[in-house]
Amino acid sequence: MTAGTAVRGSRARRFEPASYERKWRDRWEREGLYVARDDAAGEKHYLLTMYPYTSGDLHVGHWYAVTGPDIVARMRRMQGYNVMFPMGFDSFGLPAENAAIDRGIHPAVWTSTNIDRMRAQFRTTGCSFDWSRELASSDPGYYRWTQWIFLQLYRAGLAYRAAAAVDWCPKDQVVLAREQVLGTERRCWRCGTPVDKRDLEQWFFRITNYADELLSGVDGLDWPEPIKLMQRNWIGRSEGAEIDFPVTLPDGSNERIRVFTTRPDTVYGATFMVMAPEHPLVSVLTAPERRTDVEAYVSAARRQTEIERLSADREKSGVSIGAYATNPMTQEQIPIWIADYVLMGYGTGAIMAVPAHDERDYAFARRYDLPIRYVVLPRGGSPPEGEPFVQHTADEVLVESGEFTGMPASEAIGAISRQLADLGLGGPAVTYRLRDWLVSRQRYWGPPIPIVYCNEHGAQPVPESELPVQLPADVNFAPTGVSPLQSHAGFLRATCPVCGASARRETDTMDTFVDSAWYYLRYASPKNDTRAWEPEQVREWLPVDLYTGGAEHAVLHLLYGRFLTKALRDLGLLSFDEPWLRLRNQGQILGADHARMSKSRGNVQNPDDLTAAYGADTVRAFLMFIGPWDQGGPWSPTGIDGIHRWLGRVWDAALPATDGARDTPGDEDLLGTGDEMTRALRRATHVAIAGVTDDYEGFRFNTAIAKLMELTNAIVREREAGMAGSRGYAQAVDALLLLLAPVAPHIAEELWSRRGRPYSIHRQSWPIHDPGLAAATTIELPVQVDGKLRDRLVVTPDTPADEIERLALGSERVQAYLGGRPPARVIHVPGRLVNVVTPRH
RNA sequence: GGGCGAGUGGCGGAACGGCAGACGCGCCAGCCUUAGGAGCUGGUGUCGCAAGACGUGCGAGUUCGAAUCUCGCCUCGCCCACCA
Repeated sequence: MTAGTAVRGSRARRFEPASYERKWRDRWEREGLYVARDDAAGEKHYLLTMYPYTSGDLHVGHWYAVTGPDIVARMRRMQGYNVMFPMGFDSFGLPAENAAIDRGIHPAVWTSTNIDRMRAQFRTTGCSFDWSRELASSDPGYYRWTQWIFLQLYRAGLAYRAAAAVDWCPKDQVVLAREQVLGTERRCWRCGTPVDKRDLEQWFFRITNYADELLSGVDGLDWPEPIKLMQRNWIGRSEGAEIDFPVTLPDGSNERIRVFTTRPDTVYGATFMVMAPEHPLVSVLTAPERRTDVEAYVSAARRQTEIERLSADREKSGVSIGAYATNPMTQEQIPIWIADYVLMGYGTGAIMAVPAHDERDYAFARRYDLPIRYVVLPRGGSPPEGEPFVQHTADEVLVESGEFTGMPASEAIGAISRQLADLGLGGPAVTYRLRDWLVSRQRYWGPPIPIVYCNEHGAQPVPESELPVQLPADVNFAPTGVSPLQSHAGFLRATCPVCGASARRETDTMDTFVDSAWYYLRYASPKNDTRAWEPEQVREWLPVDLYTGGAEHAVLHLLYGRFLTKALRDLGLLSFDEPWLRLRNQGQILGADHARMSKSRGNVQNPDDLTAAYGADTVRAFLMFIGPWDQGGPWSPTGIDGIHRWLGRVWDAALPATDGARDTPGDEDLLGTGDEMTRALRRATHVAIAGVTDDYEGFRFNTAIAKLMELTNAIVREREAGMAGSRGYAQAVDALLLLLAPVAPHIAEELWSRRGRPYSIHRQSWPIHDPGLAAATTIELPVQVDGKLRDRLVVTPDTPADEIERLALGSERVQAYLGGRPPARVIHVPGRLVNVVTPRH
């Protein structure tokens, strides 16, 4: 503060956020106030919010997502933690490539322009990000290590290549991305030809190896329960048995078809068998006279999307292949069918159909007139009419099941599994819904998979010393439907690391989820160019103590990161099991039309106008005040004036008579014990300290702000009572500013400075709550009669229970309801209420 | 179809099984102003002049006491959607 500003008087004393917000942000940035230091004192606290996709502009949803964790980060620093709160950009992905195709802007240019704009916009939020650790996943200095991780997984057998079905245009002879297949007729976006499925070699990560640990590890995480449940369901563990059904091939040799079932107790009711159309034994087993029908069905099934195939209420369809398998328990010959309701990707790709005890098998059997045999029934019960018996109660027994007849179904599951195992025809088994992670993308804007193909030596990993495999800049983005890398001669040219012969480079790039599966590790040592992360710094900072982001990442991203952590741990590269110990989801801010914000809907809310009009603090506080942070809701600026008025009242209450003149007492004792406050103010202050701290920790920012408003109102009342010059008043204002600093960092700093307090408020200690000072001197106790409020008692907190009950019964209102009779009961919850129960009750 | 949430004033929303509606918006009245879409003060769940009665989607139940717990139903949202 110069003398000049003070002389100019009233104008400089007005509440005008624009006059100071930028000033403080620049100073915090210049002085590195939020730069996390490896060697700083205090317990480490790694707070991370999901890095955003580089879509272009920040909207209110970004502000909303980021302000919550910023409040917690700021409080943690003031509480003495050594906080790391980094930010970066998820900058690979399809929209960048589409911008190149549609508008001729190179993805790298589009991306870096957007990053620059978003970084500048993030700065206007006043968030305390450590920008010295910024990263972008499309930076070669980053994706080099994404490729390195791929190689580690490859060497460990956790990355492998296998055929997988992709959409294929038979006319253009190209692979299509999901969104390039249009309409329910599934036509190529370029030529309109109906697309086909084609099996192509693709790269996978073997996440299924970790299915069990990913499932059990969920239990120990401090995550929202719905997210944990979604992870469990996604992994989808099923216990049951695998059972082999012997078949004789046309050439006379013997083969077995293995099925998975959760109901081995129903094996005696398996009257036919269904295989997925893609099952490898289908073509071998199909009888010559059935071949035409079978091939037609298989190719029709291939054309459908998974979604169509699995869509609900669709009538079951299938064809018989004219072959038979042996039910291993009944020794019956049962017909084999193929049907698209059996999925190649789950279990073994074949099922034993038990129409009596499965809805789907039942529907299929009815349609194709296949036998239905009930083998499990309630004890003494009879088969239901016109429906399968799928219910699992405690008291069911097997019928028509050979030696197992009469056995309770719950026992039979284990008994039959064991007998099958003894016979060498299967046994107990566990299956997961989770599939391996397909990481190949036939796209340009992603990290190239570091593999080359040699005619002699096949697929070979690129030596680590040659990383990164750089994306070439000079590529043609004409919309051919093929990855531009496939037509780039210089990129394709490679040498075999084994023999040195010329080789062809892999043109697939990696899914962007691979980038985001490890970025939280990179922040610990973001500048390191000799390794992906520095073990010592990872040991210091990881795992992440608190992770925040949208619930839309409940399964994919959050599962991939957990998988990668475990895989890298097993390679000896990390020493912890879970990357994110505590997770909190923010709700989604919808457009004013209650729909998800999107450019195409035109309902995207850009907060720049609001920020210009009210300042960043008001926008932050408003967003945090509108409701529970994890709930979100439709956007409406209604009520932002109320927040602005509140900050204006804080301004008026905290502004000293003369700026920076230290004419308010208390500077040597910022909060003190509050001894000199009036009772009411002291109590209000300590109640606020306790409540606001607790609310911030629990992500209840809306109620925290309500409590800050209440403290403000108490302070204003004090001022109206003429206490503004007192030490107690100054102490209360200081406490308010300290509690406010995480939500509204600029105004807190400005007022702190004008009050002559030492820079920076964001480096001060967090106020300590004193329960003794928060306690009330008198309490008002509701008195109920039969649960209805009838009177109130005003007593001191230490009034003995019998005295309170005597007072309650003595109340005129209570006596009126009792009508002279003695009460049937008196319920006294100390400190809460007294409830008098009348006799008739 | 299955799973998980959520239904509270005109609005956003508060409320360890214990005073329903904190805090704010809006609205009403008053004050101050040449003026105000500024500021300040007070009021504001519904019905009622009042005493009072009734009130947390609907219906039951548990309890001295239920927005909160249990069961059934209705509505909305999200997730998974033929997973054997």
